[in-house]
Amino acid sequence: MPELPEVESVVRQLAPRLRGRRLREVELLDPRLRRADFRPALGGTVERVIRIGKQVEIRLRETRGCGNIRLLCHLRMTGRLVWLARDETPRETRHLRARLRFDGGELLFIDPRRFGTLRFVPEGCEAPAAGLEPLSRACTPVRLSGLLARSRQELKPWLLRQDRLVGIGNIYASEIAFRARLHPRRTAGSLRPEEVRRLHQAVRSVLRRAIRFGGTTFSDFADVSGRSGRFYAMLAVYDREGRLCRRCRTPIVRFVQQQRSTYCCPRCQPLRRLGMLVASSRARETR
DNA sequence: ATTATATCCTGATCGC
DNA sequence: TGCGATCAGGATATAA
Repeated sequence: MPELPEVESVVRQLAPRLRGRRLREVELLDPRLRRADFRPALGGTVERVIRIGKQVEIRLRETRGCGNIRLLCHLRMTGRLVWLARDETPRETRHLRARLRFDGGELLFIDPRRFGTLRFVPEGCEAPAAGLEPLSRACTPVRLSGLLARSRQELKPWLLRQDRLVGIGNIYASEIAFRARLHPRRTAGSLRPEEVRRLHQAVRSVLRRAIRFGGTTFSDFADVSGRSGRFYAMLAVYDREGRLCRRCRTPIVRFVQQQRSTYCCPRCQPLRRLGMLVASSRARETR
């Protein structure tokens, strides 16, 4: 479910509700989460809530001299963070995996499939290097070109790699390839400068637009207050197999790459350059 | 070194 | 209606 735009939407809603609140109690209900050592975080005050790749980071300022603590939550496939103000009752407590009680309310971590993670990381214990933030200033066409260089991976699987660009998942990978008018099976390292520019533009515009619409609800994404994202209706190719391309009316096709669905418009996203198609059909005619 | 596959889970949906 | 098979938006460890 949650890719960069969905996590960004969650973070934007969570930040004003959490900022300045003090963490009072943590209850881990899923044994898979029990390894998280939250004790140093207790009593800490929320300084800021930001997104890092697909993760939510809640930074707590520590009061007992233990240093600041970063609470990192990865929602994976089905995780949700739900803010519950004091006196509000949760509408859905099934699959509740953790509750974090703050002054004035609590944060519920709900995750049916239990792939999600919660970690309490002392500031300074930095994670290993991750990929580039696609919406940051550092993400330029030149930088993207460098990341793509020499990769023999197919473009769409390449877009899913979190060690290159962070935040792109299966839905937006297809959407981005369509927007860039690049076939998902193109070899990532084979893009010409003009195509890299289109990809760069597509990555940023698709993600920004999805954020504007509050993310995509596929089956079970919901934001902090339980509302669903409005980007689903805007999808150009994802989950639209057999429906007509919004741009050229050709039926959208679905195929599988690395065991995951890929959607594209075979006409807007030709695998070979148009000139080559013309050339090969001419060759056929002359034969 | 890169890239592909199996795996962690549960719930929803599909075909019989 | 019931039942098993299949699929789902992520990421990592292991294999090729």
